[in-house]
Amino acid sequence: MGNVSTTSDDILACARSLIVAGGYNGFSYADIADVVGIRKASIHHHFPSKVDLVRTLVARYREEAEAGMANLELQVSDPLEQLQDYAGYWEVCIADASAPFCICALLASELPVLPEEVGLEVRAHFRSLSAWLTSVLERGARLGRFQLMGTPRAEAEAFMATVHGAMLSARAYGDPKIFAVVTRPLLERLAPRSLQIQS
Amino acid sequence: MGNVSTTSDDILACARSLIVAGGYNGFSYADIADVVGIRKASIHHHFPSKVDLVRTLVARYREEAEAGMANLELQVSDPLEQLQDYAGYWEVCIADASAPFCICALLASELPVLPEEVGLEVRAHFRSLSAWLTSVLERGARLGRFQLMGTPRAEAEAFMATVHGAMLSARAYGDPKIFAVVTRPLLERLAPRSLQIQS
DNA sequence: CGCTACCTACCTTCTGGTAGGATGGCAGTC
DNA sequence: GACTGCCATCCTACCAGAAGGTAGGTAGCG
Repeated sequence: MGNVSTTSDDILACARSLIVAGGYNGFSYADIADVVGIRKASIHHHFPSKVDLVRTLVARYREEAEAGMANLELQVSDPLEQLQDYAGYWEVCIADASAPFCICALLASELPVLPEEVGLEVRAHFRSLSAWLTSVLERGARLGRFQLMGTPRAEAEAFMATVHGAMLSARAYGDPKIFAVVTRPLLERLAPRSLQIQS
Repeated sequence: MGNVSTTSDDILACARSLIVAGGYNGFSYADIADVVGIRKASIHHHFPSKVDLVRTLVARYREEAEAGMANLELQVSDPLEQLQDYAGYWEVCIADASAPFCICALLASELPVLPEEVGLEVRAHFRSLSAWLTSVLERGARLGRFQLMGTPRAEAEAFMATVHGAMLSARAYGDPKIFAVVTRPLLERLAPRSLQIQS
């Protein structure tokens, strides 16, 4: 299982953290070269253009997200717990500053100036995340686990929007705790109190 | 009252729409020069540096926002209506694509790479908006107009985050309607149904 | 006269990207 | 095992254009 971190992986990881910090136009090949300890031109060997790099990066991010959702479907049966785990994942990422922002959420804010190929990947993530949340909420409602005020789809969009907004607020305030302040009540509201299980 | 649009105002207006589209690093003096019909160097006469330009821009934006909140305090007595008007303002901006994003929300996403002076203005907007929303929710709760599940502060943060996230989703889906889909139920949930007034 | 607004011309640094060469490992084959 | 060709990786050196910004000048106006 030796995953010995290839250069190309290093480049992707570095680019990811740079994008999390400042978006598509917030970093350059020179920045990556400095961090990875390689020459600028060598990056072009792995990723001919910046668009190639970022498209690959977002595609991989999407795969990971997709895998994460699939994993929650397999490992966790309770819909409320699935949402708690999803929110909890980000809570940790933000708290330890390891990846304090969803790169697709960040890139979406720059969508109008994004290369089209990158934009397509970003939009696809929104659709896929929304679809999963919708299915979780729909199942939770069917099981009587959730008390929805609108359609599962509408609640899913609201949930996603609130999580993204909470990331933004945590960044604006420079305070990771604000993420939980916003998302915790979101989960509490979905499930009737009598059915709550503290994890 | 003849506000005959000075060049400096044109520059600010142009920069604003460029920032709305792509953030701080998403535009250049050359872009502004093209649109305003002026030479690059002439922009430096009005705003010596890019930081000056954007700081001024955000400061003015904050003044407008502050004025908008003050106006809602004067013109609208009902707390629910105040929030409806606030959300409705953005609903229109997004629908007609005149300014489909709050520049402070957008800039906040790039905070780590923003010049410090700009970052300070952006953070200040978050604090001021949050404070106003808190006061509205607090008053609404006192008047029995709102049924809050958490503290006014926590509900205010959740409200703000959801509005920001809804802007992001509207952009990601390329569909203005999603903003209302997310924010309308947000308002409906705050006020007990018996007290709702359809505007 | 002095000031504002704008200009042309220029500078430096950074940008993404290219050309072409050195190194080194790995297959094939004699 | 030695020789050979090939390919992946990384390099130096370079490029054109865009970035933000400066120097210095001109036109108009109170």
